[in-house]
Amino acid sequence: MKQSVRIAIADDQSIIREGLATMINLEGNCNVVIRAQNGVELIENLTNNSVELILLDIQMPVMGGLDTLKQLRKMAYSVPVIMLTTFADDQYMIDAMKLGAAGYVLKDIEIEELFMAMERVVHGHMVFPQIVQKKLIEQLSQQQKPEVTMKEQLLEQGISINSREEELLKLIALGYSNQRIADEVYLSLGTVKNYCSKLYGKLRVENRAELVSYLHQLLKI
Amino acid sequence: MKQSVRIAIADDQSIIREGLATMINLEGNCNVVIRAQNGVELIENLTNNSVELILLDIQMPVMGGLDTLKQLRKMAYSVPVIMLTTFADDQYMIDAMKLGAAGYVLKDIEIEELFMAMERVVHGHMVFPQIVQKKLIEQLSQQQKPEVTMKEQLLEQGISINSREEELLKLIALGYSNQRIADEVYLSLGTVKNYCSKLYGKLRVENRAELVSYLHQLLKI
DNA sequence: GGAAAGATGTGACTTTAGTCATTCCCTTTT
DNA sequence: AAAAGGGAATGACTAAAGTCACATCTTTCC
Repeated sequence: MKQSVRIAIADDQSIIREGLATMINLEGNCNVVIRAQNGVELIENLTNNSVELILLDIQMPVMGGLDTLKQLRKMAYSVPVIMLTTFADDQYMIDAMKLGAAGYVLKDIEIEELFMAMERVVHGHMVFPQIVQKKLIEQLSQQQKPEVTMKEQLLEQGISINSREEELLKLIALGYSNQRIADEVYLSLGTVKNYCSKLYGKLRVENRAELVSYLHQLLKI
Repeated sequence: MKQSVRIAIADDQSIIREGLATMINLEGNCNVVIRAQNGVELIENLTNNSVELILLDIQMPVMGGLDTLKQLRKMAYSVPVIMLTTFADDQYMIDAMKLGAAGYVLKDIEIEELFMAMERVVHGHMVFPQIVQKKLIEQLSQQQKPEVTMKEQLLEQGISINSREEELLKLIALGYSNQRIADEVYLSLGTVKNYCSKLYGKLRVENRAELVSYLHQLLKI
């Protein structure tokens, strides 16, 4: 690295934290100015010391790396962050990337590799394991949805419905008329009406339109 | 590059397309096997030829680079793609990244830089201009929403409504009854009914519930 | 076996939604 | 000033939604 870079390290394992700090300081053009045991400590210290790079352990008590990162983003703190971890967990990496981490480095790499990653990140690049790119594409192309059933969603609201009611709710949410629903599920018109009445009570709405609106809001469909 | 890499180039400017192809082929361990003038041509050729890397111009007629990229993702085509463009447009870069592009390279760079980017991308890395990281963080932290009015959304569907109709639509979408709407906007019950009828015709729905469903789907509210 | 609970159906009824032709009023246009 | 047009209202009507009490049948449970 060309210039002296002020660095913050947050890791609960003192061997790693102090070992890293020592090596980084010895490297000559770097300077570890903050050593924190967790995210809270890191953020407290950041208010008094400016740094150009943060090394952030993911597994920490009190406030983990991802939560810390999220907090930093909320504070509109734009210093690049390299996540440090023992585990090459895909989802961690992707979450870190989505939270705007600049890099993701495994703890078992050679110190020279870490220095290279740090140098690249300080210069504005991103350094992620190759696997992340592939996983990210998968996630983006799948546009994965949580896939929660209407029944489960309503249960979260303290409303329990049986499968027949769920079936009818789906059709009501589509804007179907009672007659059309009756034809669709082979029930009599009267029965469909009865179910509607019961559902209005359960879901605490006054009429069909309100129910449709409520369902769409709840289910984001 | 260590091994021979099969490459596809899509660019409507023949000077760039053929020039790049020639230089890449001369480089020794690369082989341009597809040369396309646009996205459609590229995708057609990909079905017959497998490649390990795609160079994709953003500005192309018939099917632009981003649309092509989107299409490739839909086809679950996972070959890394480097976007080529004359312009360092932030939004283009971010869109490209979100669509899973592996790299984004400006056309005015030195050929050696392109080769370096290609090598990194083939090995699974991402190569984006530094600015992207920052912009991406901004976008993720803002969670910016487009903020489009109902009127505009409907206009995109070829449906034009006046402000009174928009006002009523909003209330209908909330599940309000005609009487409640009438009270809310100081119109007579009959007038509200008349508006409803007119709107059902305009929005091509049969009844109130269907309208509510349609509006929620369209507006994602 | 018999009670209880749940699913479905019926009929009669009230309320709301939806349609349509027509009128009134106000503003803009010619 | 007359015509044209849009917004709002009215009344009369039909269709659909919604309520409710009650009946029927099956399954479940003690």
